[in-house]
Amino acid sequence: MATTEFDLSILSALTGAYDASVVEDPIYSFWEDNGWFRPTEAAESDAEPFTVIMPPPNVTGVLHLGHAVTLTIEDVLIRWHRMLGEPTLWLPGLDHAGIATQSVVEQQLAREGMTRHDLGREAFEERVWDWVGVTRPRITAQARRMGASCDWERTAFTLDPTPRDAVRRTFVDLFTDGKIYRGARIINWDPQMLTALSDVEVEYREEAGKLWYVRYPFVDERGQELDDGVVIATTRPETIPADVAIAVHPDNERWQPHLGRHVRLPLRGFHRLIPLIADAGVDLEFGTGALKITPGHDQLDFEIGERHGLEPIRVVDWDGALTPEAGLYAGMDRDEARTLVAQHLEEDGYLVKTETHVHNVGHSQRSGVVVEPLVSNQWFVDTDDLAAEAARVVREGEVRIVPERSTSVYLQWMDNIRPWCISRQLWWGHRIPAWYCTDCDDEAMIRSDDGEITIGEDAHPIVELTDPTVCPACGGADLVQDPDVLDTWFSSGLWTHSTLGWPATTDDLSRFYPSSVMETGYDILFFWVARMIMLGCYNLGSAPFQTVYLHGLVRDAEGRKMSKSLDNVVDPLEKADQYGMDALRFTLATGSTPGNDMRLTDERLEGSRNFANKLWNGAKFVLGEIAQVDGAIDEGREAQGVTALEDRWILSRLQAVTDSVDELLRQFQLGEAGRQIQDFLWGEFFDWYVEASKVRLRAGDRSPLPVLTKVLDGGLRLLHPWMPFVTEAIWQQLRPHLGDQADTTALIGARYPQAGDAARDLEAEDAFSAVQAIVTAVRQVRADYRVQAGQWAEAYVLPQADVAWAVEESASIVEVLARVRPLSIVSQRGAAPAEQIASAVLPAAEIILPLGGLIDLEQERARLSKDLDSIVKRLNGTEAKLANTGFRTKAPRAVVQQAEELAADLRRQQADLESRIGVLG
RNA sequence: GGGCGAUUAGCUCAGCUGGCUAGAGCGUUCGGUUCACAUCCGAGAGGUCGCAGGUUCAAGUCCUGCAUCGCCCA
Repeated sequence: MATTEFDLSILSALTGAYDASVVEDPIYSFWEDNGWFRPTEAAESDAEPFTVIMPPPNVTGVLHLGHAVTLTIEDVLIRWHRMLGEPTLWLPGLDHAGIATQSVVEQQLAREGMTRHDLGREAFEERVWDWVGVTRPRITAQARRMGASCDWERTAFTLDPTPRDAVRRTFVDLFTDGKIYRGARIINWDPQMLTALSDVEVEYREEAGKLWYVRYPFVDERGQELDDGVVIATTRPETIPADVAIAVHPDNERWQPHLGRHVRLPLRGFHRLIPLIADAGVDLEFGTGALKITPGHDQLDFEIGERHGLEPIRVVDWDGALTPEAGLYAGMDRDEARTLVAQHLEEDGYLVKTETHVHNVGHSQRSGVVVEPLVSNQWFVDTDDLAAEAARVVREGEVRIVPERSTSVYLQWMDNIRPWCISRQLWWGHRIPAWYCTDCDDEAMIRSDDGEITIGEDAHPIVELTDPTVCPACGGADLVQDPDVLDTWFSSGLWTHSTLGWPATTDDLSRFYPSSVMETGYDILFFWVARMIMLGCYNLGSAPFQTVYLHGLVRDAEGRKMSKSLDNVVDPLEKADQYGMDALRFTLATGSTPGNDMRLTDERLEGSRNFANKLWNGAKFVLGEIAQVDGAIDEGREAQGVTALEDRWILSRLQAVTDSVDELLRQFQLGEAGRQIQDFLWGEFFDWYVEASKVRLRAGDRSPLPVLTKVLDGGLRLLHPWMPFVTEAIWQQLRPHLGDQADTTALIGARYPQAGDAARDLEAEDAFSAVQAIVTAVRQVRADYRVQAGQWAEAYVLPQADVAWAVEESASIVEVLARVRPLSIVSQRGAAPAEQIASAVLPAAEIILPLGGLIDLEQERARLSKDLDSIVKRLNGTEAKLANTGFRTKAPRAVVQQAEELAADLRRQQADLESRIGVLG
């Protein structure tokens, strides 16, 4: 597939620390130019494809850290599966984001002193398209910088022809099925954006408000006001002009005898009499137990009103001001009217009392203004059946949600779903594919001065797959299209298949639907994931993906949500400029566990950058060593039998990490997997193996080279999904030395190490860890006695019989790493000095350092006593455990045996330490 | 009101299906210009795993309750 070689001369500029800015762009172009982002053709591989459909960013936005997390996690998954040799498709795209985009462009217009109405609908849409032309390349360029290895050739946009067809087809099908309907219902209205919203676009915030207790007086037969009445509590006195009843709970004994009587609206200029009714929807506990019913401006009241045949009255207008129905309060805004109504009630003696009251106020997610519930003609999706199926596929495991706990959140929502309001009074988006006949529906249409049409409730929409030209009822040709557009999430909900060609039957659709993983933030579970499952099941008859992976939010260093108002928004690309993209990716990918939020701090970014630098420099050493050999390093040597202990050890450790990473990735534990790879490369490979290898290399022995090469190669492969740039840049330099092991021209396409690739060598792992413990113990003694860092010290090691061979074999490594020389390995204490020594007792060995004048008997006694204390403490614990018959009979044999061995070991160490201390006198 | 999450070292976080002495990074203390790396190397200090019960031979891990903080839904 790949044809071009990577130009290594680019990297020659890198002499000191790793500089991501030199590497990233050329590496990305190298991948893209060589076609690595395309899935293998079906003809080339019949393996099950791995598919991710990218959550489409808002076309006019900029990439924020949420996108950065999304792109990182998806890229890790994609690169891993690509390296596993599966046909891999990551399909990118952009969302037209109706309300967000429209408001951005409207703000631009406002700066020019215009509104969209000055331009008119068509010109406005053109204006948005122009803007999209500017922003679209910007956002894809940002995703490229992130290293996203998605198939740009398949990039989709929600307003492209195919997604448009998908929207049209879905709308028509649902309408024909009776699952989409139009009607006057109470909806959430945004008085600033002047559009309806769906329930999920309303954010409730607790606010301190007031509760006004208002008395509605009873009237006698002649309509005369009586002294008694019903007191209700309300948070919104300005809606009193829209009251149509007072309701109490049917079990409310106090008011039962009065049901059916009328009270008078206690407001100046009103003489309306409203009935006292009973409804089970009334909360017995709240306020006085009586509720004013305002069907025009409250969801619950609307439902009660419907049950009792009460007509809603609208007193709050589209712009938030009061309507003429509000009498003398008409024209005021909601807050103004509230204050004045309350004042009048008080002056007129109807206000019983006020209380402070904390309540939830709905705000528009987009504009932030207080949402007004009001009755309006809108389009709705009847979601009952769709949700039942969407719940079923999750409940029965056809779709798995990670983390699992989100499943209950999802089901809870699905099981309590309400009709979805899908029409928006916007100009940017998918226009509702419904037409009306101006002849038949003349009475239902209201034309405003500027030619805009409002369609009444009684109009008869014509909904067909192709634009209708004549009215099917009267044959008239004067049709007008519904002016509204669809909720953006309606088209987003089709994203899983509209991007693959649906409603056409395409090869991509049959090959890649359903996708493997839908990865996104938990904050859009309802907005998006839920709708994709509903609509995917409806359109295709099967769930749109196998797994939903939900990641958490990125917060600032103080744990606050990032927001423009707090001015704590972090630009991912700025951080990438500072620390390198690999560092940003690694930080984001390892910063949390699935579904949990994370804090992004410069300290953590710095740590990741340092890791990239460590890798670069460690690799530089390896590359420098193997460069001294012509041609490929014969990794095959390991097949002939690697004999050096440290070689066996590191190769086995590589396999151990590989096994673990394989398992973790399968469980979507991306963070833990990344951390383990880092620990291995830094803490084992560089800190121990590379240092150990220098012993032989400096003696002119090249035998570590195949192992250095092999482990570096394996480590780069493992790490590549998290840190693609630096690993590829190193691997390109390593490749010429790999010979047959270079299975591709680029690391992005190299085979990912897999569990069971090689057998573990537990003997070597155990033996070398004994060597490590000896080195560490010597270093510790040296530090305790302030032996100068560069100073060689004489040392004796008395190893346990079972690891004596390992210590013997690794003697020169112990010498160099612990800086001891001469090193004597002895088989009994008598062979080592007994005076002026520092010693340490380890599970694997005793070590003795004759430090001459540096030795202080008191200090030595204290050191050994401290060790003894902890040994005794552990021994007591272990022996207590072993003395427990329950433990012996019920714990697994291996666990018991382990405890027995530990106890024996501790007893030996105890004895050794006691005799050491005894000798000190 | 219902649901979910968090609570582990000074800070930020790991610790999967219960089983060696609970880990990492940062910070901190001490020591280091060892020819890959001071964006580094070596050594150390630092934790009654929020509290109280329970299950179990065994609990940071499972169950119940409580507390504090946060989120979602109503």
